[in-house]
Amino acid sequence: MKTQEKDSRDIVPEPTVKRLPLYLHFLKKAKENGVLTISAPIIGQELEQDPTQVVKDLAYTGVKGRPRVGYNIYELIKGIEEFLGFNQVYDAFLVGAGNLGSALINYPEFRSFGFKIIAAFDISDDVVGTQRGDVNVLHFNVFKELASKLKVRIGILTTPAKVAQEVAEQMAKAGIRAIWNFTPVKLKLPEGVIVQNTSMYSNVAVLVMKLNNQLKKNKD
Amino acid sequence: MKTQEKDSRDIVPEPTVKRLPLYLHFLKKAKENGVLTISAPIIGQELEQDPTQVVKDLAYTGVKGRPRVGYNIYELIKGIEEFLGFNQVYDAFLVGAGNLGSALINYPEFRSFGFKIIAAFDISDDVVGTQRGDVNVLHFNVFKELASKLKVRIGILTTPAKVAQEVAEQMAKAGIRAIWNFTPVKLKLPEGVIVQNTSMYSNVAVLVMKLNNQLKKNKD
DNA sequence: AATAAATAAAGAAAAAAATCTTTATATTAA
DNA sequence: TTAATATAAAGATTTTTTTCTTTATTTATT
Ligand SMILES: NC(=O)c1ccc[n+]([C@@H]2O[C@H](COP(=O)([O-])OP(=O)(O)OC[C@H]3O[C@@H](n4cnc5c(N)ncnc54)[C@H](O)[C@@H]3O)[C@@H](O)[C@H]2O)c1
Ligand SMILES: NC(=O)c1ccc[n+]([C@@H]2O[C@H](COP(=O)([O-])OP(=O)(O)OC[C@H]3O[C@@H](n4cnc5c(N)ncnc54)[C@H](O)[C@@H]3O)[C@@H](O)[C@H]2O)c1
Repeated sequence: MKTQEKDSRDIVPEPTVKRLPLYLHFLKKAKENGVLTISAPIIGQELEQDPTQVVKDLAYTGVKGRPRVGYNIYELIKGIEEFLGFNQVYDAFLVGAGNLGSALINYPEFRSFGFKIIAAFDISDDVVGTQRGDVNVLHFNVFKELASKLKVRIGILTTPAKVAQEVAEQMAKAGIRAIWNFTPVKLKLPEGVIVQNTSMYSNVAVLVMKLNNQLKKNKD
Repeated sequence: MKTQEKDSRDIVPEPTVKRLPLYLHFLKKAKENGVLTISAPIIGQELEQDPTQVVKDLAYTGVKGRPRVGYNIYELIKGIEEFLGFNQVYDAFLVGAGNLGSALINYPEFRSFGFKIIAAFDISDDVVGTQRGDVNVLHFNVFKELASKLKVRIGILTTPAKVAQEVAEQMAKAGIRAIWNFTPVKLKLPEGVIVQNTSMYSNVAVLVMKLNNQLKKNKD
């Protein structure tokens, strides 16, 4: 990978950004159970993370904890949410309202994580014009018009792999600045368009490999 | 994280295991287009990876390339598949045939990645007894019996978060050795049960944070 | 046949991340 | 009030991962 350019605002380690939502989910659950303060060692124990790692991660949010007591759980939740930008909610468009796309549309929790799917797009007559919950499936040929009118910046890509590159380019042209890509295609887009890949294959590979290793180990 | 125990067979870096399926997908596409040999620099260019990283990753599979020529694409695909264990196909059970579960059941590509969903389980009368493609949705109370009879080792968990821990424990008791967990819950299971989390929240966090940083940057 | 060029392979260095250690501080309990 | 203790915070060390450098090999070219 090329050496990525650094920015004073961009010095948060990606592993930290990935762990923070896990803490957040756990903290919300704990809060529901009436917990008022919580310490890093407890969080670490529950989530199988090194306690100093937890402290370091939480330090990025600017929230202060107190020795012997821990963090105020309310402050901590608020702090993580603000740090990750989950307090504002971006509008998002989804393209490819098939199996996976429909599952994502019907998942309201994303709202707590910074965005909300407000419309879906497809080209198949079977799905254009239908609804998923309260989200309409529109024809992709109105994507550009609507995206610029509504200033939508986040796009979710769940089309078949074959058309992914082409569709992604259209999305970028329509003003989409960040694409959450569920297809296995490595998208090539103009500089400045953020692509976040969720590769299930990679996860599968780790799982299958670990299972193979374990079964092999148990044999001898 | 605790210092993980090392095993002579387990020294493949996880980043490598995660990259190999990406190479694999790209190579299969290239093969379809008639490519016979391919070099690491080309793969690296296409997938935005450092070429020496590609060479190192591919070296783990044992496949040999030739200077000035590259790798035989057929050997390479076969080598990666064998290395990752994708040539054999595990049977898998899915629990929670809701939005996400249904999408996964209907995704035949997993077969090329080492496993096949042969049945789904749920507790809701709305879905028990229905079909997803050629996969039946059965009641979860027959999970244990079927899992041990068919010696199923892989379970996919797509239930609501609230019941995830409980369901996962049942799965482990039924002989499941590896759980692919899509819920945001950190599962606590007996030693030896492999858990692979696919946390969409983590991906969302990275995306939203990058977008925020970029929009902020462009403002000044 | 000799030479040049591309690239795999191996090793070294650098960067990033995780873990360990120390210190300071706030709280509880004696 | 004092001492003990838990823990946040900061710093150092280690480990892991990536990137850079060198070497050797193979093929194409002259
Ligand atoms: N289903 C899964 O569990 C799963 C898992 C991992 C990855 N994926 C990936 O996600 C993507 C979608 O998978 P799926 O199973 O939902 O497929 P799907 O076929 O069910 O859905 C794809 C949808 O995209 C639409 N589409 C096709 N061409 C289009 C275009 N040019 N513009 C707009 N829409 C278009 C189709 O009409 C269809 O509705 C695939 O790339 C797949 O590799 C899916
Ligand atoms: N839908 C998404 O896009 C999405 C995205 C990220 C994460 N997730 C996670 O995946 C999980 C499933 O999400 P979903 O949207 O498919 O939910 P869903 O409600 O559509 O599906 C859950 C299914 O599990 C079944 N179920 C409930 N209790 C059960 C039990 N004890 N045993 C067996 N089955 C049981 C329900 O009947 C239902 O069919 C959730 O944990 C969610 O957080 C979903």
